[in-house]
Amino acid sequence: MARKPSAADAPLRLDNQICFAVYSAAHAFNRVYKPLLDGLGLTYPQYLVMLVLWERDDVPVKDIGEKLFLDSGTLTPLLKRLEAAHLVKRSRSREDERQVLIALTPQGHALKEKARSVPQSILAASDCSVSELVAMKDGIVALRDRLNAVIGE
Amino acid sequence: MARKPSAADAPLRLDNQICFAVYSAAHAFNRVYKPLLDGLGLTYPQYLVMLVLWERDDVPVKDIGEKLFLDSGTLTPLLKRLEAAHLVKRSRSREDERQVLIALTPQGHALKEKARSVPQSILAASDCSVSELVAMKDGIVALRDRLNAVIGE
DNA sequence: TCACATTTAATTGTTCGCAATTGAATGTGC
DNA sequence: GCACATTCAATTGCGAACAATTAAATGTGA
Repeated sequence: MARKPSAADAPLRLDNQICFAVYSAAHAFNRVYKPLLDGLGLTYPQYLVMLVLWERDDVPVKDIGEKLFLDSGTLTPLLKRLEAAHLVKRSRSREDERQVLIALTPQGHALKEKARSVPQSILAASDCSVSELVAMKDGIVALRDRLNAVIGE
Repeated sequence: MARKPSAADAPLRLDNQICFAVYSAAHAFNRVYKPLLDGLGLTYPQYLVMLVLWERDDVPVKDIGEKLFLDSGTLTPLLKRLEAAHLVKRSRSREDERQVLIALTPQGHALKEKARSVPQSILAASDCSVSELVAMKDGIVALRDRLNAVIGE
């Protein structure tokens, strides 16, 4: 029993699952990023937060969370570590005392220049044309947004 | 300064990064899976381990790790939790005492039947044709394998 | 104005994920 | 046969990720 591969089992086969493809690809990206980001003193989630801040500074925690799909339980300790590394400053908003505004320090701004080489290293590791990557990215983003729509009922 | 979007900044823009697409899609999948897997009493990584074992039983930890791209630091505690839930049994191999063999319990085998409805729920949430998903999955797997090849020098 | 709901971060506890180390078992070269 | 390297799992420590709760600030309706 359960010796010969059954057609009924096909949906449960690991190799047939797109979610495992995505899950394992995310880990593979992380492993490629690690040596690059070690040079910046950042982890990958911290790098994502810095990407957000390099686009726009002095934003509440919630805005960062909405862009990265992360909540305060993840971001609060992460931001405290970035503050301990002197890359950001956390301060209560004066208009709304509930909000904590995240601003880059001069070191945080400066790190952007060191980070410019990262994307092209990733592109090289992907060993893939830009147009292929863009097409794949657009497909994945569309899928992600449909999944997130389901979660929001 | 840094007010108007600069072309030089495009590679650092969050929305341009395929890795963030993959990262955020993985989280979105996790959130869709959660309510489904709660009914099975599994987390998503535990579900992946069960998928491996439903395909082939009585395998060393290392084999599971190779299929899922996870190491013993992740798998050992996870497998202990599955054992505490009476879904697997851990035992030292008699031929090679270094190996720990993982076997399904009757409950572990039985859970497979309850899991059969999961993939179609995910498919429904994806709101996408099977052929599109397969094409996307193949593209992501190929990318993942190229990334993993870079890591292995 | 005052009770009440909402918003926002922070906190707590559990589970992953991985690097680095440890220790035991096995394989090898001489 | 014996020193040595390799393999494998377990352990430790740190950083996510998230659910659930707490607490403070703000908004709203009667």
